[in-house]
Amino acid sequence: MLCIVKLRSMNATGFEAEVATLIHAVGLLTRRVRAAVASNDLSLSQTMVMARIAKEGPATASDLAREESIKPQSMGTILSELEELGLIAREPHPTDRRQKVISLTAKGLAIRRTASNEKRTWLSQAISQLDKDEQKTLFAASEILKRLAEK
Amino acid sequence: MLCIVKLRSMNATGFEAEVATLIHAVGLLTRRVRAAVASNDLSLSQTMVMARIAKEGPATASDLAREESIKPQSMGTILSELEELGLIAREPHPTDRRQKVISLTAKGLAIRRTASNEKRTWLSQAISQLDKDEQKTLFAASEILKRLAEK
DNA sequence: TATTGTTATACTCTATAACTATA
DNA sequence: TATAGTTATAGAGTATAACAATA
Repeated sequence: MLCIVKLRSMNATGFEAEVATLIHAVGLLTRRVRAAVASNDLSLSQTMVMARIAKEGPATASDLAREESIKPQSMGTILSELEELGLIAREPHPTDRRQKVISLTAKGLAIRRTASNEKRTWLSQAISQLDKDEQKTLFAASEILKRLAEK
Repeated sequence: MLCIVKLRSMNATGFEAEVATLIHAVGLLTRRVRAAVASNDLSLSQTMVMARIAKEGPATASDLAREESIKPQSMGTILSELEELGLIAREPHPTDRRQKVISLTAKGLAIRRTASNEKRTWLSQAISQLDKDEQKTLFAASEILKRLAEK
């Protein structure tokens, strides 16, 4: 009985260590990506929002905030910056005058293409140099990480 | 020939999309973890440093900065906060009087135990509810992510 | 001269609170 | 009253620059 308890405890500890390692790895990569993106003209948060709109089309600020897991006020700040840079447009919603529809401007689309080329120089390149198996693991993990973040 | 070019281009695009998804997932999880940790008394950066010292023992500020991929000045700020909270001690290096050795105080060790209990309530629990295969994928990805962050 | 650490300053990211306009 | 958005303020996270002490 004592043995079983001991084993359980060791497993739990190992598990916690794995979780801690995951948090650490995710934190480090975020720092790294943030620093890499900063060399462009846009911050990571701004880049993430631009990518979202480019990928899935126009949306309201509330929708974007929900999808990015930040508060609407925080999203508002990001959008104001992007608008000031001329990269997005806030247009009136067709039926609900409270809402505004966020879309990329022509300039925004152009910047997007440049930005994704920039990223290609670092993370994409680093990943492309990994084993195919490692790439597969990484992309499978993406989906799991996203699900965890939404819990 | 045209077909080959087209296929290549599609593959490249698919790859870039996977990379973008990974960045997004990592960013979201970092936000989520930061928010979860904030409900304790320590920030994520502070928690990460505490975990590092608890796990691998005392180190100098420069070493810690290097391992955490931030500038020594930024680490200095974090350490000052932790010192003010009474969680770490900066002691003189035995041979090099420029350096200081950072270690956890008794209070720091106690907090660490509490903090890791807190984390268990969210991320660890969420992960423990995943399939064994998914857990395996996740922990395998940790190691790859860490390697990428160091590139 | 190079390295370790500190202090000062600034920008990014996000949150809370208080407000306006519309539904 | 509830929802979408804005504005103001604050705290966390990190960087750069300038400096002091020691090697």
